[in-house]
Amino acid sequence: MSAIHHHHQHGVALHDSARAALEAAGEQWTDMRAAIFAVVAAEERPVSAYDVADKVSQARGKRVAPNSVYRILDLFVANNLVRRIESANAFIANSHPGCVHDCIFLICDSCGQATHVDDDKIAQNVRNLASQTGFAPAQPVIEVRGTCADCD
Amino acid sequence: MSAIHHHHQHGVALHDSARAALEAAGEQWTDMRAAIFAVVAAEERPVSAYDVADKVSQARGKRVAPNSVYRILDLFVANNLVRRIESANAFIANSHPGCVHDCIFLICDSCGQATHVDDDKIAQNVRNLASQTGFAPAQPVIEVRGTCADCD
DNA sequence: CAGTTAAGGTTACAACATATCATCAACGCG
DNA sequence: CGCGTTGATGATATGTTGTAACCTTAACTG
Repeated sequence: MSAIHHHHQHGVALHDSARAALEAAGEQWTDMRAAIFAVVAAEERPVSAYDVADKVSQARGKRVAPNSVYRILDLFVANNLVRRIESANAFIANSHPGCVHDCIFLICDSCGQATHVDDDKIAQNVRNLASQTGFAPAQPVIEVRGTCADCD
Repeated sequence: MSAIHHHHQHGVALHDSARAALEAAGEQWTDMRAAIFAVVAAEERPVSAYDVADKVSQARGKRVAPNSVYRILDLFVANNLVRRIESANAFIANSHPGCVHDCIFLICDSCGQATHVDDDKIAQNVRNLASQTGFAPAQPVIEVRGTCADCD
């Protein structure tokens, strides 16, 4: 069982469901948070916290420190609105917040684009493998570096 | 098919096979490289390049710059003597250089210990999943964050 | 010996991440 | 109302991770 989720549902819809998910968790959807989410969601590539800081600074016409960006990105990650790409030290919007998976990302070393796929069977196998050794899995990190179809 | 490799084969043996693997690739096994490999191999946990720099500096009684350490670690990674743990920005010795796998690491968030397991079937599934979408996988990154049996 | 190459040294800097303390607005409540 | 509390953000500093550019040295080769 393998489901591929192509990104780029419409920006507005994504924004709304992100907001709903955050509020459902008892958190506020502030202007600052909306601005940061908008920047991350506008990109198909993982963006670094510093890139976000720069873009949000521009958008708001005043400097936003990396500090503040990290705080909010961490909140987003904790609530599954945004995923961290470990192998890139960067962040990408979750195209379907509210729906929790162990995500698998395909990251193109040439153009930087990240594709989000899910395969619950693989993820479960990874968790099981860990459990077999007495290890309690909290968060599998499954990322594939390589070359995307466009860059071939 | 699932094989678990416990670490801590004897230091000397590991050192020898690492040296053999590097020389087989046409690279030199210098004092500096031996020193760096020794530091990494002495640890059961992933070590940061800066930690390595500090320890090698001590061991040699003179400062070794991170720069030099990165150069050599990169060489080791390229030749499979050492693996990079992406989710920890750190490095760990490969307990069986020469034998190439897509590695799976279980990293304890409590004590930092990393256990290296391999499951070629899972790794192959991940590669296949990527290929199905037209993505050419170069290097799967499969790491599981969680809690080890000792820290439970 | 001159020319070339590979290894490592030195310095500087860029990119990523966190710590600490201050400010401010919103809210609850005596 | 005024006061204390809480949550969000700002400001500043610092810590950690990673690279770039250029130089020196040793070894090998013609």
